[in-house]
Amino acid sequence: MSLRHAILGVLSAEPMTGYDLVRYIDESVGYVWSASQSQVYPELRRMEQEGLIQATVAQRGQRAEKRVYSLTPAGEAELRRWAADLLAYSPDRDPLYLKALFFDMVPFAAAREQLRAHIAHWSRRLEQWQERADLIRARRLPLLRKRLQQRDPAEHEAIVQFKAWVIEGKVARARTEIDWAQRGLRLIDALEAGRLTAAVAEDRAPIPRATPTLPPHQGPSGSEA
Amino acid sequence: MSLRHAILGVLSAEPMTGYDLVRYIDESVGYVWSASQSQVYPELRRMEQEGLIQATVAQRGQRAEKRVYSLTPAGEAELRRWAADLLAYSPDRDPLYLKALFFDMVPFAAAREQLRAHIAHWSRRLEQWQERADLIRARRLPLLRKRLQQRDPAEHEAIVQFKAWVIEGKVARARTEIDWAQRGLRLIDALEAGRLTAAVAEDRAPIPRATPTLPPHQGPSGSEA
DNA sequence: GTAGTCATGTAAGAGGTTACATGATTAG
DNA sequence: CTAATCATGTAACCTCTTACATGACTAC
Repeated sequence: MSLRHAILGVLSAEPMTGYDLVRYIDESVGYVWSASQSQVYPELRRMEQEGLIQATVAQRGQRAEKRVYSLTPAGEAELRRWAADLLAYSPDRDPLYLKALFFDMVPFAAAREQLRAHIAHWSRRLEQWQERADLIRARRLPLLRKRLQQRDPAEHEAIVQFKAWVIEGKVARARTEIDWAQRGLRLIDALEAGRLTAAVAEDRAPIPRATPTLPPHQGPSGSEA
Repeated sequence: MSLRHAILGVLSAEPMTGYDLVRYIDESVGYVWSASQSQVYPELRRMEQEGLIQATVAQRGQRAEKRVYSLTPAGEAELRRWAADLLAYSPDRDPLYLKALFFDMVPFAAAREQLRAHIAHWSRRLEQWQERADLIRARRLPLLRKRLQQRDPAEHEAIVQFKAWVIEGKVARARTEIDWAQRGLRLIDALEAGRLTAAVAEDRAPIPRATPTLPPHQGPSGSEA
């Protein structure tokens, strides 16, 4: 049940409507926990009923209303409790790695295409996250500023450092994924050239612990580091 | 819908019962895609109805029966089709990273405990995966051997190399997670000692792109690399 | 006989996705 | 007046988890 804690986390910076919440989740916490609009509204109602948040109904224009949610003391307590609670790990499930296990059953071209898409995907994330980490350290994000305003200045450094460290963890993850995909491309090159069939057959006896030496990646597969 | 492809993947090595399948998923594909027993049986029935697999009812003992499932040609085609199909990426969702975003709200001790658990968790995985990668390269796994037996020897190298590469990708992931957690522990040490409050405040102007230099981790937090 | 393993299921519920649905407000 | 944005929801469906349930077989 992390959705509600993502919501509590955003609302702990500043009260806002469900609509704003969805947008902020998308562009702040969403880097780490995303949620769809159709999930958020019902969850807000449940949380309100349970006393974790409260809504102030505000007018907008002549006829319409909107509900601005803020944390109750119970909500803040729940956020702290959850953050300090030891996490139970759930089973690994990675569709791309599963797919890659069976790359021997597909044409080289298909495997290459998939890996280039993987590199593209994680490169985009890498840039977004890197930029975001910089913005956090520079304290340039509106929501972060709001958060700092209502916290003791003595805590500011910890707040900024923890958040930057988390996002930089995601940056590292992105680099690992890109690395892996590039090693995959080199492996495909080697297999296609028939270089491995002979090479590895020779020194089968001493089990290589790491990836066997592969020539640098080049040629039609592109996407070098 | 990756569960059925994980199942197809295992059955493509060797026909087996649902019971065996659950065990093999747990210890082979499960390193990358896990599935619970209560998921597998109904899915097998559905796949049988759709003609992807077929069951041979075999006796066991006097009264009991068991259903041994094997791939149909349609099942193998589906496995190949899926493996070659470009993957759509789903949103990021990582409960620990979400939690870590709010470590400024918990006692240092609680954050440390969580990070040590993280290191322990991924260290275990690291060892398991490393060992598994070695076994794959040495071709010592029973199921892998069965798989190789029914494939053209010219394909053997590709089969082994792809699988080893995938697992080594997981090894790299584990290292990244451990690294990140260790940087977190050092960050906590620094925050606790009050070293960062002063240090970072001084050079706020030039935005540091990477993690600021931190002293090597030591003291009560343990768990050094 | 009895404990552990082999073997196959069902049911309730949590959490998430996609699609549908509606209407007011505001900027041009 | 019209398009984009603000704002709030519902419904069907899929996947996975947890727990319950049953019973035969095998080794001791």
